[in-house]
Amino acid sequence: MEQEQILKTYNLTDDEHRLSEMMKALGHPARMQIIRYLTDHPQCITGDIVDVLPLAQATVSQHLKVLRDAGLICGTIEGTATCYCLCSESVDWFKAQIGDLF
Amino acid sequence: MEQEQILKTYNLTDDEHRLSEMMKALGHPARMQIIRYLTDHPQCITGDIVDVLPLAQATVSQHLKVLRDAGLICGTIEGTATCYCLCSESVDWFKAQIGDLF
DNA sequence: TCCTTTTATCGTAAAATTACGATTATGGAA
DNA sequence: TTCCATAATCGTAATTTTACGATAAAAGGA
Repeated sequence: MEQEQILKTYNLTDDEHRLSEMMKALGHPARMQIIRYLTDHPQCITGDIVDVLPLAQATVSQHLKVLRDAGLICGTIEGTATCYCLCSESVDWFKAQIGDLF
Repeated sequence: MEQEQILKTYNLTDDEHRLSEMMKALGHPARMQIIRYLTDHPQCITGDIVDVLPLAQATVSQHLKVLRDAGLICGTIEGTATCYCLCSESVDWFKAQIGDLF
């Protein structure tokens, strides 16, 4: 479903929709584990995360994409590897929105 | 997938799993709208929520169940209606966990 | 009792997500 | 250049979620 369609159908603000997308991204155990790993290991490459998760490389890559699309993490290409870290700006925004919501 | 299996497979703590379940519940625009409505209207019945959402009664009831199962809301039967409200205890726990996670 | 109101649940079709192997693309080393 | 390492993407099967109409259940009024 298109974002514009969701906003119209469900009568959400842009912020509420973005927040919901972040929640959805965090609402899977594998992605929760990735986030926890990144908080514990501020700089790491895809391979490190693949080693920790009980999933195939392709699946982990797919989960990383979901987290990237939600804006929660960002990956910078370093040679042949990709270095991932939490996007602190988004995390701060997320926390602020939670405070507003409830 | 069973909860026990998820904990084992993904190597999450009970708290992390519960948090992930709450995130998942909030990760749908309809349920986000329900939560927002409940914060704006602390006491209301199912029918009020059905009137606000662009979804069939059965679908709304299903979404309410997801939020109930996640512990985010609770419904008390009042005669022939059900009165819903946010579970402030769970909301507080949720906010605290977010603070811990990041 | 019988009807109405209210809401949950059932059954099910359609859509989305998840997981994996295979493939592709890119950068660096030999 | 050729090979290897790293990681993203493709194609696809299996599972889960979402949405709805129909049905059930329970309380209250006529």
